[in-house]
Amino acid sequence: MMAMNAKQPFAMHAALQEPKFSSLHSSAEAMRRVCLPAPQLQGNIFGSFDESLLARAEALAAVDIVPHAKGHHHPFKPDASYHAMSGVPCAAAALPHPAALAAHPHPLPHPALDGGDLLEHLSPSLAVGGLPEPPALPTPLPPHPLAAAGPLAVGVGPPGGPAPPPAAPEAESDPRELEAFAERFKQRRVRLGVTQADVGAALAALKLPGVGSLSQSTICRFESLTLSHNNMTALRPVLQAWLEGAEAAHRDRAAGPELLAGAERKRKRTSIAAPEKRSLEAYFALQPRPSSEKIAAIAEKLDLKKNVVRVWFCNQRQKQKRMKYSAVH
DNA sequence: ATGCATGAGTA
DNA sequence: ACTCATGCATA
Repeated sequence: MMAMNAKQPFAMHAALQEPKFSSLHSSAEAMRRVCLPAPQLQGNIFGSFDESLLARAEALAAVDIVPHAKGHHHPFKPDASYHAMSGVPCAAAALPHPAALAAHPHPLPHPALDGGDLLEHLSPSLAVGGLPEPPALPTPLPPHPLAAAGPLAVGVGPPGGPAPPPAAPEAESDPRELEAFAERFKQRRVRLGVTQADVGAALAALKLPGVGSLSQSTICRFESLTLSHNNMTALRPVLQAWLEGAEAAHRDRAAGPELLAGAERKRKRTSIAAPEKRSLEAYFALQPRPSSEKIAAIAEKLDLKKNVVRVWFCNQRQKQKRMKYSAVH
């Protein structure tokens, strides 16, 4: 009885993430990447913190490195993270994750700009002299000859009177279009009185090939455009299909109540304290992709687990690629 | 709505 | 070890 939980996200839409997309988005993604070569530029994306954080980073580094500076002995909380089962995901569940969507080659080992000053001191044994990072590659990004076909064959056209608003069979990867759809989607979803969580669960009922259920988080992020352009593009047809079906069912008064999920609280979320977080942001502004050694150094200085720091950097990088803040406009 | 995390697929 | 899509837990 405790072998399995109630929630079984059988979402094996690996088919949905076929490499056919990769060619499509690779061009857009590539452009984006090329536009964000220097950490300094990236810092601007966040707009309001580069200066203060840089200052903070220097100050912090100075403090950490030269602890005998002033009489600053504050009761730092040694451990900013509370974890119940770190590293222990789900012993029983193998989690059939769908994640796939073939990535694309994106060479771009960032220039030799490096927060050396800070980290050189943190790890004097390996930061000085030879930077582990290669200088720079001539990012070979020729125009992609591959043509992008329709992302999904979502055959959910209204039987009889097909009149989809966006009716754009041709690849409309226009951020504008997605933005518009996302807003319309939310508007109509609310009008139907359906929650984000409901939508996510209802997707499974659509029984579209390779499409399982999604979480409230993902639906929310779709509506708020806080997903990668690629992800948005892949999800649009699916959500559009649900929307049309839901509205039809609403008219016919023949909706099928097949929701409700069990609840099981367990995992505890790590929480990085504000001071530590500010330091991480400062480091990130200088070097978004620190080496493993540097991550370890930072982790030690901030008294955080290395893995927590590593994941934090990964997540920051992902944020940069979100539609909302993407430079592609 | 968002922070921290997992896991498949890649390089 | 990274990227990317996605999710649980939480503010």
